[in-house]
Amino acid sequence: MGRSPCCDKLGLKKGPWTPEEDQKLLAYIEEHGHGSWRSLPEKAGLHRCGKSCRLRWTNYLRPDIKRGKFNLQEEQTIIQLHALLGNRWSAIATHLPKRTDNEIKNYWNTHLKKRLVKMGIDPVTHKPKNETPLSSLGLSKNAAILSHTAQWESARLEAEARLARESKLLHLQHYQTKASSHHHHHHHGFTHKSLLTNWTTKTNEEQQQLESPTSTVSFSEMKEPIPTKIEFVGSSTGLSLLKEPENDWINSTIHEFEATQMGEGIEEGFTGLLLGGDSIERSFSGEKNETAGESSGGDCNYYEDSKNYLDSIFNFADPSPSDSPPMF
DNA sequence: AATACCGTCAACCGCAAGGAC
DNA sequence: TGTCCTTGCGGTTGACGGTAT
Repeated sequence: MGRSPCCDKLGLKKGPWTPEEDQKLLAYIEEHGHGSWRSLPEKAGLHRCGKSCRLRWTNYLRPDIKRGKFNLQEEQTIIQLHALLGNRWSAIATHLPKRTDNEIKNYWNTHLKKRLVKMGIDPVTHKPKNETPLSSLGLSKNAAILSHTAQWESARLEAEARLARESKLLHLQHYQTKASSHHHHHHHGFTHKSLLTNWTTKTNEEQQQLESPTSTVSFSEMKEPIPTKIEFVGSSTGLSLLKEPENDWINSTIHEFEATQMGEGIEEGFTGLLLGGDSIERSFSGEKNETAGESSGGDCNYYEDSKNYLDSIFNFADPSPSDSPPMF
């Protein structure tokens, strides 16, 4: 496993990018695509290393990036995905397609983590630091449900991340072929979100054959692996990539999706649930007006906030009445 | 007004995965 | 099969601006 030679010795520039450098990089990529990042700087006339160029492009210059303040839905999505995935920012970023992993990571570290701590919630485990007051709410049962669901969600998110990467690849190919001067980042005709919806549907149908996956998912409270027919490749950091048969299945799902033309705009399923549920809208009720200050309600609201936060998580994990079909 | 402190975020660093040869 | 190279990822740093003292 070799490592790229450090660009230091070449006397390449480091630090903040100038508008001129941005312009050079943008112009080059618009014209040629990025190709090999290593060779790009020289071709583009930049005294930077390829790594720096790639970072500048992916985190700042890319045209499909939404910048600025995160809205409430985005915050909730990040928190809930973090509860499931931990610090796997790139996977989380696939659910916020216009946000970069770097931006999400920064926002978590500077805003959300602190907010959770303030509410008395451990930002690592996403559990109340003092379980006693909340245990009376019957959360232990829900926590088990959450753990169980987390395994499924993690598996699905893995695949979604893969699909998103494929989508990005298609996007890059678009640049490289430079078919036209205008583009749309969903030009390939479907979104990974809607694709995932299809998967969710499929998973419902097949759940009787496929038990919950065994994984070393990084969800912190996962203690007892559940026997399964689906195999995952283990990794030290948690759940890793699906083995090939599963990829085949995903690919067939893609084809099926294309064939049936389920169409864009279907935003139900997991993502829709994250963004749409009333229970989720209720969460963080103490922060409806964010500019009013994070602790405007004072300490007495912490408990209520914690409860709302947990409600949103658990409703997300198990939104259906007991006699309804399982979510996955 | 000066400066110490704090929060934010762009950018860097080092590691690991995976492909090419 | 082993090595090299490229890319992606997550953790960390440091510059900068705002606020408190």
